[in-house]
Amino acid sequence: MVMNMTDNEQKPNSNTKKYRTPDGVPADIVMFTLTKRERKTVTKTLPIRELKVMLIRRRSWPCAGMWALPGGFCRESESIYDAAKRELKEETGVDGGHLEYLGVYSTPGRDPRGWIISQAFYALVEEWMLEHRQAADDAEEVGLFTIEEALEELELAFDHRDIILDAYRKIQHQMLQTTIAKQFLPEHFTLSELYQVIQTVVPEFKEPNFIRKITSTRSRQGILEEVRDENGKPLNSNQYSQRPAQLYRFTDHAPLLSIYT
Amino acid sequence: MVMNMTDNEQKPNSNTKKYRTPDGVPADIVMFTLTKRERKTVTKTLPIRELKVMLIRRRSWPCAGMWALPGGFCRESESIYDAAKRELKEETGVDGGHLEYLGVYSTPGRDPRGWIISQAFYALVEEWMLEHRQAADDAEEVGLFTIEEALEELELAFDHRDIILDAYRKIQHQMLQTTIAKQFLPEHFTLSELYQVIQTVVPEFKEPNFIRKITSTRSRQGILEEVRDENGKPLNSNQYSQRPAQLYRFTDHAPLLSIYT
DNA sequence: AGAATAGTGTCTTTCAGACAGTATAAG
DNA sequence: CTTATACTGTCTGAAAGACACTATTCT
Repeated sequence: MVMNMTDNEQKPNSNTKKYRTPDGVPADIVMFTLTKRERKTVTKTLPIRELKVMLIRRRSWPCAGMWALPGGFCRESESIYDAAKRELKEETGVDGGHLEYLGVYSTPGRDPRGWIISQAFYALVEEWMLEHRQAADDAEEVGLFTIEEALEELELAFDHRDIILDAYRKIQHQMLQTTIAKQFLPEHFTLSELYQVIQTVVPEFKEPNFIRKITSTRSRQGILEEVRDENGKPLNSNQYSQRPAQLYRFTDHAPLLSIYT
Repeated sequence: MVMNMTDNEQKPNSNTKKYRTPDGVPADIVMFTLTKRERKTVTKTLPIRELKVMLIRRRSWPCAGMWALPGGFCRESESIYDAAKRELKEETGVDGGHLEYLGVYSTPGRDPRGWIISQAFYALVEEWMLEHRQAADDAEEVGLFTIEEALEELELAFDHRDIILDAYRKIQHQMLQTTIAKQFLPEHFTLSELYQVIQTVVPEFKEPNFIRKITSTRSRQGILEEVRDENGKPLNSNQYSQRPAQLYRFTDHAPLLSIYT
């Protein structure tokens, strides 16, 4: 590589080693999934949903025995995002899933192995994608935890608690302001399902007239649309209820909100 | 440093150099400022405001002669955020200013000097803070450009065009959804000033009944409050208008928006 | 008086929020 | 017939949006 070190602003150091360089830049991924568990009741009902995080128990130094985020070091030939995508695929065996950048974690001393600058991502995957991992990789213990368990009961490696907390806040924010809810729903869904998904991720979200508001206010038009068959007849589902409910899908429109209007 | 490389997930490399490590992790800063220019009219009026970006013309390889974001390499003893803060202070000579993380830029080959992973920030500073830089540093040419100039007319170094574009989008988003407008305003301001600041950053923002909405709708209560003197009498300003206008200040409350409610 | 900016009155349409009532289907 | 979920009717008060009108000050 040609080097010319007269620039007084940015001094790289790959050959001269005049300056210390980082020992590695891993991509760590907070992998969220929404589990679905049948409720054993007499009548049809929505399943119980829970937001969970996948963690891996470390087997070696440092932080041996503690739970950590899956991750891997970035290579020179790829971008950080590509590294995260590769890692996500390695963990799930699948290409799918929503992957988004979260932030950088670089506090000095955060990793005893050296100067390690973590780039954090979060992913939304489906539950079955994680079963692959649990089966395939016998080398490591894999666990699915609720956020509360992960944040309060587990011993977490490095600063991974901070990362998980930041990811949790971000996903809550995004759940209310973007249409990522679609990542947790089938193509067609009922409004009760949507409401449940939102509430699972953001328990504070309460909206007594949810169905009414979605269906009848003009400013919400365009986020969702009714699903109809070829003849234009509305499509229903009674999978989770006695009375069939109208099915909806997301459009690709998401409104831009403002605190001033 | 003790090293134990049995972990098959994360392999650092500071001593063994078995793996290639990055050649440097700089913090690059998109420094925005809102310039104020008096309009030469007969009557009192609001000044002309413009959103500008500070850039530095590079003097040496690589990208010599091109305009680039100010930035500097992170040291092992500091976090990325601290590096950005240090850089901001070096550029302005002042500790103040709003500094926020933007994202990571790591496309392979983005910097001909090697494997350089940029961490981008954006800062909101006041115009006078930049004058310091222009005077003090005779070594480098400093320029203030509008976003349009920066994005369309200038030859920009590395992938700094992408970074500036991302920063611009983010600041527009933040202007509508948070109260960063306060970074561009004095402690006390009139609603016309606020409206002008928002429109300067987000030209699409149009709100004919702006004053009415801010002052009379309950959901906006709490973002702003009227400024009053010790006796509880409303404080006015006629700095920019014939008729005195009520002064406001931001509270520290910012509402959380949702596309569903 | 005229100009320029700050704000108010008023009217219509839409939305929010509450809560009772009806609709559809399963057991 | 009961129960459980999915809606709809209806009413009140708040907010949006438009536009004419008044208010305060400077020249």
